[in-house]
Amino acid sequence: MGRSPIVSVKVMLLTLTVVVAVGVVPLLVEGGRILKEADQAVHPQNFFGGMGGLGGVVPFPGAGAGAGGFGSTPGIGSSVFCTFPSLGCVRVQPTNPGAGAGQLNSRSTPRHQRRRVLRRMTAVCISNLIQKCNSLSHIKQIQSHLITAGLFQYSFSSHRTKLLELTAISFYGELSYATLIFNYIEHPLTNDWNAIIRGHAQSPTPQMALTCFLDMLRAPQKIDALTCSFALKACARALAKIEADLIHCQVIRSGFKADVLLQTTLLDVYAKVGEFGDAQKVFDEMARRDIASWNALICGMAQGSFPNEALGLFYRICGMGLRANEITVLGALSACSQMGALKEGDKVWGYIKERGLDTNVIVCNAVIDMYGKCGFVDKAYDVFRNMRCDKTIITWNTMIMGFAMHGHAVEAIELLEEMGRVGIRCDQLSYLGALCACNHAGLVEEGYQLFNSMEVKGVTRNIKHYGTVVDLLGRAGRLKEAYDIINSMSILPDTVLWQTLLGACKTYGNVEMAEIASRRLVEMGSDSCGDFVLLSNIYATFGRWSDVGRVREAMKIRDVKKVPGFSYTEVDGVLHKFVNGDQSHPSWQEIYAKLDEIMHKIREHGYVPGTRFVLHDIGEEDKEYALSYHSEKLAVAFALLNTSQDTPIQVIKNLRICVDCHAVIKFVSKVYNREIIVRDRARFHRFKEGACSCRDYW
DNA sequence: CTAGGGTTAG
Repeated sequence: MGRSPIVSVKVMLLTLTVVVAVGVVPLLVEGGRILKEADQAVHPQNFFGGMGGLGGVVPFPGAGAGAGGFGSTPGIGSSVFCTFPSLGCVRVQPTNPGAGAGQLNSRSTPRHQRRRVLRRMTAVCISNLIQKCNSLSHIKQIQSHLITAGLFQYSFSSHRTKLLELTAISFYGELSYATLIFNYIEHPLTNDWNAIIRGHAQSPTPQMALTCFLDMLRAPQKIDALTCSFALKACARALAKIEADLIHCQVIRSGFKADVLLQTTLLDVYAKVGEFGDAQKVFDEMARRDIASWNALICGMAQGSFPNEALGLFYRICGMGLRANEITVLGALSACSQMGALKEGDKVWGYIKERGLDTNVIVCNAVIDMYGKCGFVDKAYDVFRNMRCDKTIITWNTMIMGFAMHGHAVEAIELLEEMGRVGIRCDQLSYLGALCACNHAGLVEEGYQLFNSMEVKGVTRNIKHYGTVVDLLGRAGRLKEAYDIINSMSILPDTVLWQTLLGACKTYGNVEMAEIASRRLVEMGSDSCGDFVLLSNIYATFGRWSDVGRVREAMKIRDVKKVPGFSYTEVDGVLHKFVNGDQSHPSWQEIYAKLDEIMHKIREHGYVPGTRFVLHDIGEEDKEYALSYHSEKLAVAFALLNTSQDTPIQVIKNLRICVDCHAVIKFVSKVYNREIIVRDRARFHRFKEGACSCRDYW
């Protein structure tokens, strides 16, 4: 650097005085109090603007006051020193207290050595100060000190970086301020870049991290493994596939391929952006894998709707003798919940207890959720009551939600009340759970009251609360009230809300309101098949065929999307998946024959096909399979063929169960004397002796 | 001296 000798000397002198000040001040400031919490910091512009980039020929902030305020230091004379107004309470301890002052005063010590000692002491003191920072004001004060003392640009760059990091990522920091500071650094080091990229990566705008990453590639400073790691995190959050590939290339080019941690991040990112093939490939090519790498793959698969793969990996780990940890079992549990695989879930729970992982709340929460989603609230409740660790709000909410899914409204409300009694503040989700419970149990008045009491209890209602209460009132036929609620909302209604109302309109044959709801949906650009189907169904019920045709035409023009329905059932640990009218199963002919037999048999017991529900609700090509070959019916037929009389049949469906299937399965439970448990998108249906636990209200 | 994997939702 081309610094003139004069400036260097000045800088050195200043450095020295600061060293003296900060190095010896501990004795002075110990036991002091915070004098000022105000923003004492000086805006960087004020320094850099007037300094011509030379750094630090400006007096310290508070230098004069400091000298007077704390007095001079014995043995050092009347040196100027910096006081850090709001850090006055901080205990600053040099690594070797006592020795410092002695060494400084010793005339026998050569000057250069004295300087080194002083510098080290300053560094240690500033490090200590940085560790004690707990507000932006603190950061700003130390930063401005470094700036005014000329230590910012070059000498104390590691401290500068640390401060930048705090500004960019700590909870009290401020990313915009960090960026401002960063822009004043003449030659940012890799770690400065990393701090900024990391800050952006965890901010609400992760794309910015990628912009920074690209800037950095063009800058002289080289990227390191951490840079890639933070940038990859940003990709995961921004769902940026192409950028992830780009960074992957950089990882290879820069020779970081052997870095296990980085490879794990990479694999995690691929899984999170939905590139499971790439995730698997990264995993396969890893030279070394530890438990975290396995976890990333397992959790990625579980969350990316490959639950059976995830569970398979879990068993592979166990077989290999690798020690699964909390996170591994969380992935496995999530897979079990998705598939409703109770037996597997039981095994995982056994494993958890065996390994003592049940002292982790998050694991316990996941177990409660798993038992709930596998159809066994009682077991969930058992786990809930006998936990070996403290419950969190999520534990309570998960349990309430579990009760809700099974239509156990009384239990859910009791739990909500118990929360209040034991001093846990119910949040939005607690109320949502209880509301859902009322909705599923048909407790209209209770649910409505709960909804109305929320404001009083200081819990803000969100779109999902509105959704639930509109559903609740709509199902009860109180369409006008539901409609009024939508209109009086302080937040903007979304498509789901109008869809809910539309569904209720269909149930109660209210054409006028259905048209209002449909119009809103079209305005909002809905292209979901269900909306059109519902309206078309309502017209059909009233025989308004020309309107039906109009809606169908609109569907064609808009190319509406249809979510394919599918159902799972498990036989001997193997999962069998069926879609509507499925003929891909190896024994499909046998299954269809069984289904025909079923339909024939239940007809003798009084079943009447619910033709009015199919009317026109699907496209022409599906018509022949319309009702009889819905995926849940196929799954039930298959299970009847392949399971023994005494085991309950379990079916999991991704959509809501249709009216006809519901009726059919009720008959099957009676005629074949089997218990059948169906989990649909929203809740559980437990069919037994011709009745369903939802009491036909869903 | 700072890196990777994680629980509830109409």
